[in-house]
Amino acid sequence: MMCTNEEPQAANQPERVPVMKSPEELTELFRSMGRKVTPQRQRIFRALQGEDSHPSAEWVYQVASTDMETISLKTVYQTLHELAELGEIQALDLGTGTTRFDPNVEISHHHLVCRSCGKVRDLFADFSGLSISASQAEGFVVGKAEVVFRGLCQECHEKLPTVPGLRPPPNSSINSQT
Amino acid sequence: MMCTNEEPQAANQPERVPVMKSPEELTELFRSMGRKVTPQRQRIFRALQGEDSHPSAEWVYQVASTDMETISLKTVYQTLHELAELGEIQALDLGTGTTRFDPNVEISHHHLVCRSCGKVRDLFADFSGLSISASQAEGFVVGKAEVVFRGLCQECHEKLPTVPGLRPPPNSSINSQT
DNA sequence: GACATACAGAAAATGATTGTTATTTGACAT
DNA sequence: ATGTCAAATAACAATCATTTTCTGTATGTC
Ligand SMILES: [Mn+2]
Ligand SMILES: [Mn+2]
Ligand SMILES: [Zn+2]
Ligand SMILES: [Zn+2]
Repeated sequence: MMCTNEEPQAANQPERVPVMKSPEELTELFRSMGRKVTPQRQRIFRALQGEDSHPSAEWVYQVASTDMETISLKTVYQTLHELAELGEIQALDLGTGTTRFDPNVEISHHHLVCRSCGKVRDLFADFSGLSISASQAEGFVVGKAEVVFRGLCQECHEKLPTVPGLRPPPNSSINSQT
Repeated sequence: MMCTNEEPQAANQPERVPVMKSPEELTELFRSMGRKVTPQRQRIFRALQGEDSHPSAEWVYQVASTDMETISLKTVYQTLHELAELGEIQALDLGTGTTRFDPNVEISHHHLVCRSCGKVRDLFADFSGLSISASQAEGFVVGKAEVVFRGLCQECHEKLPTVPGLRPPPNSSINSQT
């Protein structure tokens, strides 16, 4: 694997292509899979629509709670996991302390993670060329490679400009806006 | 960034180069930083020597406990965090459920993570060429790129050969052997 | 030896997530 | 409309890794 400092393939196309199924489509899918479609599930489906902030379960819960006071965090977790099982979203552990859920499951993409506020941004770059040699693998059967770029989002970079070596503040409550 | 399917630069050199400071060096360092060097700290220093299994705090505790019955898990956590603060080890969240500590902090390296047993292996490959364009970064100030290859270690691959889509078993107690 | 730290140990708090279970509710048939 | 029944829900307890707080004791450092 040889890497030179040029642009990744297919880097420029701002192809926010196949986001996620609509609440209607998800409803249909759930029913076809023998699952029931409840108001809370529909609310969760809606909350995920067009969301590219890689929300946590807690974030989804907060959003849904605003107009559905009774929904429980447990139900949110459960439904998110079901969506993940069905392949409609993916659960990501990006080292931010909480599992983040990504509606974008179709196209191969990677992530920029702010080490200060935990914000996650998509990076549509093709690193599919990444691989390791058999000698390096030494029996390890490799699936996919995940690339995480760690750094500071614009806001955090402006706030904490010249203070190096500081510990990132304990992830304050909900951190999943873009 | 252009990636072709050749070997990564500097992939073959089995350069397990700069591992971690010796217990003596760490002792000196701790003293120079105004910290005290206690037997339990020295025991922890020793436990980390030459360790490339990315142990968890619990693992270090178990090891140290064998010949120091009184050491407490709390002290292990504390000392590991101190070592991390001093930059002598790094704390990794690789999605295995527990924080893993890596004595290897010097050379840029990446990781193979077994999605079945949580085993972590070093991958000494130079992916430093990985970068993103300013247009992609959009204000995000990128630090380093981490590449995680997920797959199955040899043992797990032999055990669970044809069963796809199974959930990894809940991390059983200590999982940090290589 | 004096002094400042570090230690153990207990206990409890934490935060994310999951298990339990009695009750409710969708989906579908009567 | 009503009934049926498995699936879903809400409330609550529990788990797990980790941190925090406290307190009396032990031990490096000078
Ligand atoms: Mn994403
Ligand atoms: Mn490593
Ligand atoms: Zn930020
Ligand atoms: Zn394994």
